[in-house]
Parts: sequence; structure tokens; C-alpha cells
Amino acid sequence: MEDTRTKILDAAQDLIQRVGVNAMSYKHISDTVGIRKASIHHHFPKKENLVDELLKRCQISYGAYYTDIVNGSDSAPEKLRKLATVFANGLSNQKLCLVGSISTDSNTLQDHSCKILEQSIHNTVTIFSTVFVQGKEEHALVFNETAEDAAFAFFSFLVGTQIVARSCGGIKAFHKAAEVLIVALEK
Amino acid sequence: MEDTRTKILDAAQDLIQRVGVNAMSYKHISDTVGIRKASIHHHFPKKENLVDELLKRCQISYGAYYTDIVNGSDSAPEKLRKLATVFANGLSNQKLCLVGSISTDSNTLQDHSCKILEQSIHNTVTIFSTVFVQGKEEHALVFNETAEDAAFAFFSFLVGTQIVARSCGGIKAFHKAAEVLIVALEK
DNA sequence: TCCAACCTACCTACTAACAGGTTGTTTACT
DNA sequence: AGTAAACAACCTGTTAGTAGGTAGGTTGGA
Repeated sequence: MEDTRTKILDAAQDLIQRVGVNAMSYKHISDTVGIRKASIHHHFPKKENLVDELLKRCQISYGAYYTDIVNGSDSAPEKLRKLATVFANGLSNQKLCLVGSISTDSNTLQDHSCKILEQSIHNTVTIFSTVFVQGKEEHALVFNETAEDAAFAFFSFLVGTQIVARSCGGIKAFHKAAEVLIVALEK
Repeated sequence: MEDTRTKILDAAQDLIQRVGVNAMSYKHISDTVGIRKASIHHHFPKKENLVDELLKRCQISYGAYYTDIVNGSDSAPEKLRKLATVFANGLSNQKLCLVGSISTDSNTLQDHSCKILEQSIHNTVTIFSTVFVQGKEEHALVFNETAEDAAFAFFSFLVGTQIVARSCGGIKAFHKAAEVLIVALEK
């Protein structure tokens, strides 16, 4: 059986991805996990500790996931499609990328959480950028700014499209939009 | 002197753009506008009424703003740059697009609010799409999906980049990312 | 002309629910 | 015995929303 701490993190992550940081509460987690609110405070004294830990955990888990895709043997455009699919899968469960979800509420976050968030975004962009380096080398992707800039644009696009498509158009709209961008980069 | 109702809407809009729907409260509006909380309930009985009205108001005001840009005499890529600048200006005040901000919290919204939100997105995309029609005709923009799909992708990109850039990279990162996308569409 | 009826806009004062967080205790394993 | 993990019970502040009242303006009828 999974340990309580992990169950709390899982419940919190699911809630944040669905309804955002500010609509997620210790009461909700307590209901989901089946322990008392005070017990959550035992593991995470303050909500900000929970958010911080969650961001760090995601940086590791998603970092590894993205790295797997990026280090594969596919062509650069194919890798971009695989990365987009990760976001599409979240969307099919009404869930946003954790970083994207927390980012939207960044103005209500503590400074230290913002720092971790910034780091998470930076790391993700760094991982993504190797695809653009490969794409440039193989002449499969065309862009005039740096690979990092292109990766930043691509990540931002995925975050935004997930948000907009959840409200309007759904997964079908998401995939069409992703195709527009990837094909544009290919030409 | 501006009427109270408008002042309430202005304050609510500013708050939502900065901190999101769920972190915006009648108390905050009351402090900003300088009237009692109960008086806000006189104008907007429930928070959902306020959100609905705000979405409708923005649909009109931003709709007109976007239409102005879109109906101008610029080239299609130049129009995309102008649209991006609208989002960059918001970002420089730490403010997100209202539709983007509310979209992120869409899972905590009432059904009727979601409907209006969906309509707002659809309207915006429709306005944006005329630029892509023009771009295709003039061979200044290249994309293989429909103009609506391309416009959806472009709008989603702006929403996402605003969110991500607010947490990481700021206005400079926003502009670089916009250049990546627009140049990719031009080729 | 007078006055009653009504309206808008605001107020004070309140409620019930919920938020994050604390204190002090019990349970159970090592 | 010591410690981690859970608990009940509570505190304080904030939330959306309600009840009831007041001040001032407008309307319409005798």
C-alpha cells in the first residue's frame, strides 16, 4: 500500500490540475485521501510546502518523461507530436499541465514557490530545446530565433492550447492546433 | 463620475486578470471601489452574475479592439504582430487575458458561465481567422489546416505564452516566442 | 398641490460555511 | 522509551450571501 504522503501529493496534484491552486483545499484532499485535515498538516505544515513539493516532484517525473521522448530515435517533428500527445492525454481527463495550472495563479504564490515554478519552466524548456537543436541540424525544423526560444514558444503553446481547448473545442481542437504549429515549423 | 456598476466591473476585471477568478472576492472589490460588500450584491446578486457580465462586456470591448486591428490595411503577419502586442501590453501590467484567466478556472464555473466563455473564445477565433484568410490569399502566411484552426492555434498560443512568460522570462520572452510563431507561419 | 407608493442605491449587522492552521492526545510500531 | 502518524477539537479569519433598514428621487393619482 502506497504511503500517505504520496497519496496526499497525488490528490493535491489531481485537484490543482482540475480546478487550480486556489480552489484546491486541505478539506478536499482530506475527503479524497480519507484522513483528517490535521493529519495533512503533519506531512505538509503549510499549503505552500505542499505546492513546493508538488512542483519539485513534477519537475522530476515529467522531466524524466519528456527526456525519454526527446532522447528517442524519432525525427524532430515526430518528437514534437509525441510531446503534444502528453498534453492531449491530460486534456482528455480535464486536467491541465501542473506547471501551467500553477502559473496562472502565480500572482497568489509565495516567492519561493515562484522561484521553483520558474526553475520548472526553465528545465522543461531546456529539455524541449534539444528537439529544436536536432531539428535545425537535420533541416527538419525551421526557425530563426534560438532553439531555447523556439522550445519556450512550443511549451507555451501547449500550455495555452490545453487551457483554451478545455473550454472550447476539446481534444480535437487541440490536435488540429498542434498540427498547425508543427507543420509551420517544418516548412 | 463613472457609475458604481462600471467601477465594480472594472475592479473585478482587474482582479481576475491578476489573481484569477477564485482569488477574486467581493471583499477585494469592496475595498477597491470603496463601497460595502452588500452593495455589490445589490448590483450583482451572485458572483456568477458578475463573471457572466464581465465575460459579455469583454467580448464586446476586446471584440471591437481586435476587429480594428484585423480590418486595418497592414499585411497579415503585421496584423498578427499587432494582436500579439495587445497581449504583451497586458503582460507588462502582470495581467492576463480575461478569457485565458477565466478559462484556467473553468472547472469551477457554472454551466452558463462556461457557455459564455466558449462563445467568447469562438468569437475571438472568428475575428482572428480573417487575418489567416488574408494571409493565405496574399501568400504571406502558410498553413495546411483551415484559417479557423490556425486562428485557434494563434489565440491559444498568445494565451499560453502570456501565462508562461509572466512566471518566466517576462515580456522579452513573450516577444521572442511570438516572433518564432509568426516567422514560422510566414515561411 | 399634496401625498402615497414605489424605486434605486446604499448601509449595518448578521449567518453559515469554509479556509488554513494550532494544540494536545492517542495509537502503534521499533 | 521514543517516535511517527494519526486523531478530535478548536481558533481565527474570510468567504458568499441574507435580512432589514434608510435616504433620496420619481411617478401617478385625488
